[in-house]
Amino acid sequence: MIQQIQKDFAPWFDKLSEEQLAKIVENQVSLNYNKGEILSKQGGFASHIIFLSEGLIKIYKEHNDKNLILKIVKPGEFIGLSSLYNKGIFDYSAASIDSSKVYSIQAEIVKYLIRNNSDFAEKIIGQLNQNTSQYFERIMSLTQKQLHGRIADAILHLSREIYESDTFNMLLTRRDLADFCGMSTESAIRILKEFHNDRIVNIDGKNMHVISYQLLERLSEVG
Amino acid sequence: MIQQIQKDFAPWFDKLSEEQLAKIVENQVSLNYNKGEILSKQGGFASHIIFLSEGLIKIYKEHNDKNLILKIVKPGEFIGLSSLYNKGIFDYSAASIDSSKVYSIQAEIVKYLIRNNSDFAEKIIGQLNQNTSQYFERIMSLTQKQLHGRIADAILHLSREIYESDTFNMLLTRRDLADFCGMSTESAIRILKEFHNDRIVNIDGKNMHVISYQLLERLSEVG
DNA sequence: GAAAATTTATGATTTACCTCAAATTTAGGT
DNA sequence: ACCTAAATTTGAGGTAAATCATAAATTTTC
Repeated sequence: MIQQIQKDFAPWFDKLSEEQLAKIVENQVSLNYNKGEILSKQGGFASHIIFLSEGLIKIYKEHNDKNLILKIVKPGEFIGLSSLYNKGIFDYSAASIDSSKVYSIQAEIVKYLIRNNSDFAEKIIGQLNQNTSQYFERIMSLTQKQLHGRIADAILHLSREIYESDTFNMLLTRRDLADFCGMSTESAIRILKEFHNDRIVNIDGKNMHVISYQLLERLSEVG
Repeated sequence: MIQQIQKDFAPWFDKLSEEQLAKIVENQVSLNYNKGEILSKQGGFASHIIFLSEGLIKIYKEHNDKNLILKIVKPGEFIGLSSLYNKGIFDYSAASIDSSKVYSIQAEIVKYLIRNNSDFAEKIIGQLNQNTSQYFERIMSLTQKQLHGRIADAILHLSREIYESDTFNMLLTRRDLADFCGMSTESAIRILKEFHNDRIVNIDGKNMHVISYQLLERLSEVG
């Protein structure tokens, strides 16, 4: 068990002391979530930080029925860091889009580590800033590009950042994809079909195969 | 001079040692920018962190001629923090929208402070997370609301967060406002006029007076 | 394993917003 | 103070994308 934790967290704690490791082990619980289950609700207390060990999580905001998926989190990343030293409230919801395994760590422990392990603090800042860069990309995609460009961006993101393969089972429903691209479900479906017909990607249900990254990038570029 | 720096930075360095203060003073330059001047360009090396002492700065992204203003920075905030431990490249441009006074500090010094002053590290994480919350709000406004809601959000933000008054000279051009709301200049103008006619705000050129926060909030809510 | 619910799909209609165009006002430079 | 450039304003027309409606396919539930 301790070995598993050590392994999962390895990239985050180069210089973790015995004492610090013990603190983590003692103040953490391991949880499993099924597809569709909610890990945290927008507005809830952010007393814990979640570390995703296996699976896939969507981070989303709710607004008048409609959802917007802010980020798709893959294993090795923390969820809820942005609540640290902030309002102590989650400003987004998180739900599992695949069966997932997580460690839930008390926020106080993460703060303790930040204070007592500058290496960890630097890495946390690094992840926060990487997320911010990603959010900037998303803002540009969502606000400056039209439907084709947005879907192209989403497929590129899924292929390169999330699944790291040109062929993947995307798990996201059409509705999720639409929520990720800030468009109606019908539009998402229509454009996926167009991309399929134009031989840019090959789509069979949720299975997706990227045929031409070049065309996707072109679409992303022109918006 | 040192006293001015100490005063400007006071909220960031509760527990700043003599040595640390000296390091800042030695590795900083004070700069003045006129309205319209560019402080940093998207894609440039992020070797410095900027601290805004006086004035107002817009942070924006360029994409196919059009700009999107990500954030308006007011005195007391850092610019460029999101490049730390990241790519070392600014992923946005910054320009002065009023005559501004800034300190430009070497990024290495800021990193040194993060490593050696956990109090400072925590405050930096706090600011980064506050920014992130703000970006989430912006993403929701820009992607889920229509023009009226977005302009309402912008006015509320300017009034409450930036100028902290119901009456202010907004400095932003109509085009800036449109770039902040992700819409065409014409649309921004039309909606400002509507708000004026409907006695929600009183607008005379760049002078703005909020008449009804309630109506603005209603517009923000319904989108 | 049938029923219910959700997801996917496609076509027709509506609309919010952009683009274009042209006039007027304001700001900047010498 | 004048000239030029930039910003603001208003109207008309076009269109990208949402919404609505309805059906088929898939998944979930008991």
